[in-house]
Amino acid sequence: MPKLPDMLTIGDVARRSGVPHTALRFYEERGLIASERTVGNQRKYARAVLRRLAFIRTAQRVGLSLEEIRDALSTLPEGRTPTKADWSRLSNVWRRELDARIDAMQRLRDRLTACIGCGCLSLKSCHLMNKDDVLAAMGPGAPRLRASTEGGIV
Amino acid sequence: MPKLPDMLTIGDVARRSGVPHTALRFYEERGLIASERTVGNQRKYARAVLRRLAFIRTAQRVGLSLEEIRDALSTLPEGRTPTKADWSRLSNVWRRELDARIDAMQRLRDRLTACIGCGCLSLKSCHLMNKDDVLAAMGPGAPRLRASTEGGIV
DNA sequence: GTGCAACCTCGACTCCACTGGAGGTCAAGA
DNA sequence: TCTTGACCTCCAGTGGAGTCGAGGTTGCAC
Repeated sequence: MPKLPDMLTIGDVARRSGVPHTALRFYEERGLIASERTVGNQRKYARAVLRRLAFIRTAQRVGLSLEEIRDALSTLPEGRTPTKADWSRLSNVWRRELDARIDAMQRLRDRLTACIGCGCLSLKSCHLMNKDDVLAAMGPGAPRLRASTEGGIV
Repeated sequence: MPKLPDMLTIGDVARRSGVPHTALRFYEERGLIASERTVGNQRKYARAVLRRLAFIRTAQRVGLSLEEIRDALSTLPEGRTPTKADWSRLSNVWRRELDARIDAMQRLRDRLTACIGCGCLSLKSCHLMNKDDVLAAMGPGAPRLRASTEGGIV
């Protein structure tokens, strides 16, 4: 069984994508990528996996968890690698997510700046301490999980 | 032994600061806060701990790890609770940190936006894939640790 | 046919910031 | 004095995103 020219070994994929082979197996286990196997049980990847990995890493940088990314990818019919249209749709979602995070950070920064002069840091009065800040996403504990269930400092 | 009016129990501190008592013990173990003990070995906190906690939680929201926060606090002579001047100095550092993160996010968003039309996501050419982005702080793995040692996608 | 790198699985370990439970003690009010 | 709730220590567990090592196979070049 000759090696198909467009199939990559896990080592190839790791080298080309910069994603460690351990992570590649981990992603497969988590259902983010897929592979075929040789008769000898070794993984063979279609080249499209590189694009998929780029997609995954970019989404991570936007702040999405692997689970969210997997969900996003699974909205593509039959686990397709994203086409231009899919990418456009998903990246619009990400952009909104990023926008929200940027907003939250800017609010925090502005409050911080406003507080530099006062040195207050009082729990009652300083509005840096208010809990309405979406930036709980970067707060204590498991960041992404808590974001929705907790409001930061109370 | 009468309860000193300005000493707080762990329950008081938890209620007033919104920080769970489990976290308070954890912070103490990590050297971020301190307490005295009663004859019966129960913790007694000076009121200043509330300010210190506010400081800690705010720093967390800026994205600092507990270790970084502890280091920042330890630059204060003899573990003082921050004065206005200290707070001003430290919060300026945080603001720069925040500014950098906001910048990185904005760059990422702009790249994302630029890519929406192209659908490329090619490892070689798409500059969303370039590794010079400080936002690795929000990337894979243990976010804060990796930020300095890794460059994101390679 | 041998040598060796690259691959396989499985389970255990990492880090960070905590949380929870078990089993026991302390403090304060009735 | 009793009861109750707040507190104590110690240890184990959580979750996300992996990493590492042991022990065993595959594949390819010479």
